[in-house]
Amino acid sequence: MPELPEVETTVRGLTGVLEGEVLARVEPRRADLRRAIPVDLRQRLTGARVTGLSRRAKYGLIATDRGDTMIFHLGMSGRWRVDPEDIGTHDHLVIETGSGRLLALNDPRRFGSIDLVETALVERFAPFMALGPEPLGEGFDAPYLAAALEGRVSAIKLLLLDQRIVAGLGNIYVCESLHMAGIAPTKPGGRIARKRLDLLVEAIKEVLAAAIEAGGSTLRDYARPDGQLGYFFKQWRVYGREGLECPVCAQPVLRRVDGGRSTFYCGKCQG
DNA sequence: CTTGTAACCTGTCTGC
DNA sequence: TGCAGACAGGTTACAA
Repeated sequence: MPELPEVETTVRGLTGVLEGEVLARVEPRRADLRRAIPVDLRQRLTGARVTGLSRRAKYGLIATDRGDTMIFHLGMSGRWRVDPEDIGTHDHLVIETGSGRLLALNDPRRFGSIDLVETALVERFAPFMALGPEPLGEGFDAPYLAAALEGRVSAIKLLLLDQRIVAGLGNIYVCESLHMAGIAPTKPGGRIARKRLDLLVEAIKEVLAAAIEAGGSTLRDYARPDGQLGYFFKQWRVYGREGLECPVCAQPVLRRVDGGRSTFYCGKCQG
């Protein structure tokens, strides 16, 4: 489930386990995920103390007192298991803290990544260089978005998934935001009226904030030792709800495919 | 520069 | 029960 709110939830959860702790054991279980895991990861992190955790877009950052920061991305299927009873096939990185807590980065599809960069150079970490502003930050507002979309003819749905325009949205929250703002997913980005852009920016911030808020209650399940997810509260208005009633107008939610990915929307509210 | 498509992987669910 | 096909929260390489 890793879009911005899920990564934020994950980072907050990991903070409780890792902050201030020594990394007593750092054990990569394979050489690569999406890309190679740094060969010196174990050597550089073992014995280091975690000084802080943070998030940038969909990346989680774990900084240490040795001047290194580990940066992870959960891809499509990644999650951290906390105090797992045993280590399985898809646990690609295992960490044990000085207090004896156990963490396992589990990612069946291996679309995620693990990098290690000098903390002082984090801003120059290649994948960060092209990222747009944080959607919850002050740099993301209607004037910015208007400028970023100017002249673009692609569907707004696809443009919002472009991390260079705004960093952290994924398929779920793009669908949800467009529904809340009443914008058709196929609308060319550059042809959205300024008033609608105001609504869109507001919707994005609102949806993400609400999801993070709910993430607090999700964390227990998300990071449960037994790895079971279960009991997911789906507060989605349209995502994954094809054929069900639009919560606003009761028309059936529609699904279409854009860029190879499902788009859920209401034909009436987002006409 | 923009745009569109395929590819990377494994697991799960549906329908025959 | 088996099996094929569709689909899944993301990113990136490449062609046009």
